[in-house]
Amino acid sequence: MQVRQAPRDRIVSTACELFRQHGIRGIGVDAIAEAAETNKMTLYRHFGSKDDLICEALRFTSEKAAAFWDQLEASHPNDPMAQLHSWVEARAQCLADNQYGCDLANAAVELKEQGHPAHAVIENFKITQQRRLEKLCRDAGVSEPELLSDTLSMLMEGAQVSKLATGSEGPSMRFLRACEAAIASFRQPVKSTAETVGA
Amino acid sequence: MQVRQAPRDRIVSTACELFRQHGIRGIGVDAIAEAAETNKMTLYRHFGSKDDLICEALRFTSEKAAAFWDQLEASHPNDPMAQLHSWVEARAQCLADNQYGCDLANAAVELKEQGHPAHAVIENFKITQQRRLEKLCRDAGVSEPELLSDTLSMLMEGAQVSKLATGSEGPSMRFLRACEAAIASFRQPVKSTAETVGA
DNA sequence: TCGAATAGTTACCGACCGGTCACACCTATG
DNA sequence: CATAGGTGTGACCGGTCGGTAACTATTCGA
Repeated sequence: MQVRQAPRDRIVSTACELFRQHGIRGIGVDAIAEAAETNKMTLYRHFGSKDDLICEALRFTSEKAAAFWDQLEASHPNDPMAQLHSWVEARAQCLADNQYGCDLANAAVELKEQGHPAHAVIENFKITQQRRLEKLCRDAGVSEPELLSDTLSMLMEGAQVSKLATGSEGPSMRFLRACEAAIASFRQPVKSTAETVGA
Repeated sequence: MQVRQAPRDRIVSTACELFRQHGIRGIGVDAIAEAAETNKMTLYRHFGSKDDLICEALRFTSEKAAAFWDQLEASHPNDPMAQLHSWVEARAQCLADNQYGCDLANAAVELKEQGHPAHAVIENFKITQQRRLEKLCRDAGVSEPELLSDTLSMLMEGAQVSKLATGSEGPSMRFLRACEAAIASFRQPVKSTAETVGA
């Protein structure tokens, strides 16, 4: 007999799910509470407002992403280039599995009101991801780590919204190949003749 | 003395602007009508519903984009590679000017309800853009036109949402360089020794 | 066993949403 | 001058939104 999660946890994970499916503005607190098998009053006892809940849900999602990075590093210890390829594959898999894109990025698109507390959560999450990716590129010894990591970041974000806009037959179909081509074009000559190629 | 635009045109262009600023779900028909210096009744006489207006606004935006392509071709006639570079520069400029990203892509993120009439407009627009870009890549004689055009598409979409999520100091900062690097890596050896490079 | 904290229930609030009504207005054309 | 079609006005509809009040039921540790 499994112990039921606490109401607060049920609310957060349910909110994540419903925000993803319907958009943040597309679902009401009442529906979230009901889907979490609780009620609006309990929801408001744990979260002062819907905006609070939004932030908490985004934080919850971003924590799951942090775990993914630890797992990535553990899978190929001391081999950053292998980790980089593994990152690309994982993102491609995530792209294939998930039809809603990145919750954090979607929230950034949806919440236009500047000063919204969620923006800090989103920015913090995205910057963390970018920094870890850049470190990976740097450790992998590619020629222009910042440029490659930004390229991969943009390809990833672009693949997600592209899939939303034009479906899985659009540009996102070639996400993996595009990433691999980008990595290849920045790869340093391995160990022979340590001459750098200009232009 | 300039003649005032017809109410219908005022409504469409105002709706475009307000949808961009506040999001489609973030603005009401009443506010749109008022900002267009007319009223809700007139709005509903021209557009049967808010969804109709959304579609019309998106169509309006996408028509302006079509004009951009014609202008692009005229600026460098019979020089597809120059047009391609010009496309990148124009997108980079647009990225710098516009803080709201692509209206069509944002609408795709925001409108999750499948079957929404706007999805057809969005898909049609995005596919048209992708086809024109692909043709440009093909005419420019790069080695893998589909892969390059999809790469550029993803970089563009990714740059827009990336700017929304992490501001102009994020990955979008290197959008232009990333595009140029991608183009360079697919460029064919110009005219000497017409041998194709494998691998 | 008692008491305090947490959770559930119902009803309610004011605001706003998309959408419609009846009616007055204006202007252009016959 | 008359008439007709597009426009403006304000009130109104049912529904939903985020958020709260008052009260009851449950749980659980001291």
